[in-house]
Amino acid sequence: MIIKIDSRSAQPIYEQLRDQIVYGIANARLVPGEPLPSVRRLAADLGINFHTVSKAYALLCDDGYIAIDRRKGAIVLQAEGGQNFVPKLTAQLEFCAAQAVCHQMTLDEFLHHCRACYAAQKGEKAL
Amino acid sequence: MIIKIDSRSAQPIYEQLRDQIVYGIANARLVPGEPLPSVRRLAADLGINFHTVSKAYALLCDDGYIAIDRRKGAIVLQAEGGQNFVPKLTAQLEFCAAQAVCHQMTLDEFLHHCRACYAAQKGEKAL
Amino acid sequence: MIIKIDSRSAQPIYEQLRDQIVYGIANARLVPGEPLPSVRRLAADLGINFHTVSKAYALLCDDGYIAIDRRKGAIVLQAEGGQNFVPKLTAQLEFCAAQAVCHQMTLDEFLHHCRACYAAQKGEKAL
Amino acid sequence: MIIKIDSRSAQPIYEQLRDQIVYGIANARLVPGEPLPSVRRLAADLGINFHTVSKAYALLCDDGYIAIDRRKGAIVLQAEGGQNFVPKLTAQLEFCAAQAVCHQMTLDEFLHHCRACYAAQKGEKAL
DNA sequence: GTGGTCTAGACCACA
DNA sequence: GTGGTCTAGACCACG
Repeated sequence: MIIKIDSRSAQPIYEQLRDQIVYGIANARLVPGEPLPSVRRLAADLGINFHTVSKAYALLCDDGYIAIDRRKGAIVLQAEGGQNFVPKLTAQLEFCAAQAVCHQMTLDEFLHHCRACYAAQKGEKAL
Repeated sequence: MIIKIDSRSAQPIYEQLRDQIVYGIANARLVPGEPLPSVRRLAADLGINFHTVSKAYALLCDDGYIAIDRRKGAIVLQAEGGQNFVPKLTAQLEFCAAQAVCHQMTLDEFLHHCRACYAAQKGEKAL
Repeated sequence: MIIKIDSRSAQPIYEQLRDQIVYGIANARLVPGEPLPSVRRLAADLGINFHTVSKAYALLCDDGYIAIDRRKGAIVLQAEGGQNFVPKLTAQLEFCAAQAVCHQMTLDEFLHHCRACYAAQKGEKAL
Repeated sequence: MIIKIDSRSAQPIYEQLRDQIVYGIANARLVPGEPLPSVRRLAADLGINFHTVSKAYALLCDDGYIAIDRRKGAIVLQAEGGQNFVPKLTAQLEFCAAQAVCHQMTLDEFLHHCRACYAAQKGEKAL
């Protein structure tokens, strides 16, 4: 799986990394049980500091996307609907919805975008 | 309209402010044409520095939510579907969708959440 | 002659006023000898403070575009190539040129724009 | 590259800074890929506050002249003909042209000045 | 060491 | 009285 980092982005590199790994899991380029590269290996590949990779892995670990094993390194998990997943997602969606409402987007238009985004991630055709 | 700032949050104060004003516009507690408090006034009310408020207003201005009027101060605008609004929104929704997919959420479940969030912002009942 | 003021612009109102009067003289909607409205009259028409109009007139007077007579009010002059007109114009053109060069604009392209802008002001067809 | 700030000018320092950097890029004293001094370094060199430099850099970043790179600091970009570059330039040129017309300058004279300014920036001989 | 955030306070331009 | 500019200094996030 290819990861692209934009060091000019306003978004911190560790967040970019986390996001891309989440995207990778979503569209099955990364599957549960699969090992992730070691912190130092990935850092070297991307030309970034290994602390940065470490921070990204820690975030993913906190949210249940991966497990970090001292011996086996990081492996992808089957994410469970963890304790605070739905509230977190809802907060993000509410802000999206608020922006949509401000821009006069109707419910149907909004749902259309939501559906398209879901399909894009799932890698399937929108129904 | 009541604005709450959490100075202990990791999210910058000026972003919290911007978000809350966007929420306020979405659910019509702030209506187009309405003037916002002056930067110094709002800063005093919130117990923060006026530069911080000014930065929030600048962000809102850039995104077309408000206008800084030389004579009337900041006023709420009817946000137009500005040049890069849809791409921005899509990026946010895609990350939401990716997280949902990772957590085995089906399209219907995801859309259910989206619908609920839209209704919550619009201040109407979900259909 | 119709003057439009945008109080939401970042540009001060008195500069907008001055600019529009210069445009008016350039394309002959205002001709030498013609009287301008009184400061208070124009301020009332535009719904702005008369100090603002006064400042705009002062700028125009400094640059030789108008004369302010205590009795007759402001009248349009035939602008002479005053002492510091060319240097002022050159400074502005140099900054334009610098931006053009930065954006890879060739000399021909730049001159094409210059010619078009001149023609637009003169109200004639570009040669 | 030498930068001179006139703290007594009516023009804000951050704009003076921005302008001089644009001039520097135009005449190749600053080349794409080249790193700019850090905000604090340049501020110290110029004897001004680093916030002021930061604002200048932010403006340049918005207009595509430089990029703020998380790892390398600010670096000069090859400015692309961004979305609103031509309209911005045209507005400036139109005001120049209007002033020229007011002062009886002919099209040929005007273009002569434009050509000279372009050549001065490009650092080449006028044709 | 870099830029970003926040605070505090002074001064000015604008209207 | 409004926002904009500039300064000064502290603290933090990032890499």
